[in-house]
Amino acid sequence: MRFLTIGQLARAAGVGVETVRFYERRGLLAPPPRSAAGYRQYTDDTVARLQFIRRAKELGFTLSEIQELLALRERPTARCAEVKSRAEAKIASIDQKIRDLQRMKRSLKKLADICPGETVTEECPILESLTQPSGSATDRP
Amino acid sequence: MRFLTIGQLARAAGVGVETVRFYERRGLLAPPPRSAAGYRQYTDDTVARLQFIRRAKELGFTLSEIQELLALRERPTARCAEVKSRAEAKIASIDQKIRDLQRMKRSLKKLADICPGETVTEECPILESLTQPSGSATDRP
DNA sequence: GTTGGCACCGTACTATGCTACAGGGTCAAG
DNA sequence: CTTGACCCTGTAGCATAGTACGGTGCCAAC
Repeated sequence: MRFLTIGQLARAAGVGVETVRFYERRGLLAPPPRSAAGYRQYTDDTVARLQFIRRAKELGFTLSEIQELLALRERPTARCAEVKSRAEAKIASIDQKIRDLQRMKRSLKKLADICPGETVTEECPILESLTQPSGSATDRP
Repeated sequence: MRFLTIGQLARAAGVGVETVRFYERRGLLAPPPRSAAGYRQYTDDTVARLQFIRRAKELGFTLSEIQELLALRERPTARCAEVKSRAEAKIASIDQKIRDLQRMKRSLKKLADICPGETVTEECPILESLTQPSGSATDRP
């Protein structure tokens, strides 16, 4: 079994060296064995683990959540339903974020649509709406 | 003209005292005049300004962007089109965020749908997909 | 005249996920 | 045997938007 240095590991996984050390501090990666000189010695397992982290991050999981997923993966008796329910919780929280953003977008769009963009800021309907108590074009349907 | 203390201002605007001082440090609020004892003396203008900030935040503007909007509001000769284009840029960036979240959601949903939730984590399709090189159920349509 | 509630300042801390040093040691090539 | 690329540690900084704290001063009411 050949070992990888931290730099080789990082390149293989497509992350930065500092990121690897950061993940170790955060507990996402176990402290690897060290060479006589104190160099970290990684195996290919860690490349896979880093890729797992990268992909889970792309799906919107936070590092803490990924840590939980990794822990579940390491307990082979853990129920898959646990993983599924985490995925579903994440879907729900993504849905909530989407709804929040859509609400913001609708409000902003209303403001942008009523603004002719041709006057000075003193009469700009967008600024007026932000200035007035509880936005005429924003909150009320 | 009666003055408001920082606490009265904060209550009137629905924010915390520390937030008001933070906004002053950040440059969103001008340093107000002080009493003999060094107490900040605010007027109702600042209540309105804080409410402007609050509403703009609800629309998704960052404090830096709000600072720019406030500056535009204070230059009465500034073109309203400036404000409108900032609103439209914000709409575009919200749209981008929504698209990113929808992509995440689709990928997650695919994984959750193929996972029966009845096996142990060793065979969990979600974990497998995160483990495998470039997710079978995630990236490819 | 003392007590409670505010106000002041500066700094540090929260969470998130890195990124960037400084000041060393190690290793392989030339 | 020196050069350069890499590795080590620990600490500090980025951006965002606050929140908390410690120590002190002010003011109004009782």
